[in-house]
Amino acid sequence: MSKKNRLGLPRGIRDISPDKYELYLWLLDRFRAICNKYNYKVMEPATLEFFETLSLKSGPDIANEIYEFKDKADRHLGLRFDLTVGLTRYVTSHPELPKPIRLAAYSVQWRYDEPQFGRYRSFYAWDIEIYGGNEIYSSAEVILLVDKLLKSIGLKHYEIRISDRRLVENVIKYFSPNGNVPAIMRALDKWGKIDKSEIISLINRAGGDNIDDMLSLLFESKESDFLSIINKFGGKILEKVYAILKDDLSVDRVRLDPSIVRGLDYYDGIVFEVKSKKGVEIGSIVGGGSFSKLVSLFGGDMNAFGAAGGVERLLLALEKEGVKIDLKKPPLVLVIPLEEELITYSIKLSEKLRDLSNARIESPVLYRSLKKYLQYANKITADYVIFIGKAEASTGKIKLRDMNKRMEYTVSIEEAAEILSKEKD
RNA sequence: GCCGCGGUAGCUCAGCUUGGCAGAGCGCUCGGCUGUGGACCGAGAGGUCGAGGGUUCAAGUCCCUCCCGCGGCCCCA
Repeated sequence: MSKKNRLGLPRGIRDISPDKYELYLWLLDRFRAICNKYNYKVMEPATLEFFETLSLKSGPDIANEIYEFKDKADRHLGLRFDLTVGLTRYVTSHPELPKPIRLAAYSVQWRYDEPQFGRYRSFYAWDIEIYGGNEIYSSAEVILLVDKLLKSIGLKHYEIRISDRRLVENVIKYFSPNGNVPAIMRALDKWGKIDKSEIISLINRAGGDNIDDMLSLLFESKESDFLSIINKFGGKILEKVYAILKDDLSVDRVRLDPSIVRGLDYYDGIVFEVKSKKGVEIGSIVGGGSFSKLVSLFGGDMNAFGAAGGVERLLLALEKEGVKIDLKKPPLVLVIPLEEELITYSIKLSEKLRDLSNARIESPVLYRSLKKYLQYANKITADYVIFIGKAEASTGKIKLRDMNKRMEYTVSIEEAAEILSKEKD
């Protein structure tokens, strides 16, 4: 602590402290459990790709939004900005894989954005994909799985909103045959986020016509009317997916919402988003959809449907809802030698206790006063300490102190192990 | 890439308006006598005031550039 040693980090990049990382691992455990149940294989796609591969998703403009650079051999590379591209490259370069292919990933990715609330330049995401299924059933399964995941981590206030880009596109073309479809879509995507009048002026600028009629059809119809209207615009697939989720699988969180178009690029069919109703300001916590076109850009020919979500945002949403995350850990024990010569004996004894119980045990790596050791025990919130003095070493018994109850027991190692194996309350 | 607000001890911050000796609380280390802890009491260590440049007799304080943080836009997780 004597010398100043202040090393910075690049913008938007940070350490994840042990406390925080425990939450990431807890979420990973939940995610893996669900993946196992539905037999999605978890893998780690490549972190670094050729820029050309990454730009297949969104065009060369993606360069502004990602980490992209030349390596020493002048190769144009980029850090992955999502997990889907890597998984899709993996699948299309392994045509021998039996279909349908269910894959998942949980890892870090990078984006060259300005950092702001809930957003960093490197962040964790989870991702699941089905390749080679039928769009209707794949989307129903993926959305079901998303619902299960959110339920299993204790999230309560969320809505799954689904739509179909083809349907929305047809509606736009019907009302505005000469309009700029992507621009109008982007405007529709803002429904509920900005004023209706601003949306209208955005659509106006994109050459849209009959704007009021279009908006009221998309956003102000009753659900029953809406279902009959969408058939006219090619909404059969959406209707079917909705029915499976709602009626057959009882996913009651699902809603039809044509403002969900997932902005731009590679989605081309059913799309969906999950929003936390208690944390609108962190945007959507899960997004996904059908992306067969991306697969074909990679040289494959099959439907693909997936979902992905930001780990940080999901944890923020849980925090916002006040969900208590139970990290259930066995008791923490600190073994304290009362004489310097007893350190080795203490280490040996710690090892024995680790074999006999499931407790977390810290053995000594230095000698210091008993007072210091007890203060340290408080700081690491040890549940128990074990004193090893001359008397204990000679009898083979140990003195176990319950730090909360301030009680001490002189017991055999086996008896101590039994006490320590009880769940912490 | 653009806009706003910040950056002073390990942490949270005061000092900046109006230039004049570097501060507080918490934390840390040591001690309150040697096999019993948290709140107590005493002492101490710890700072190129984010970095570089400029103005000035003199800059933490005023000016410029850059970096980093927190937010907003764009885009998105």
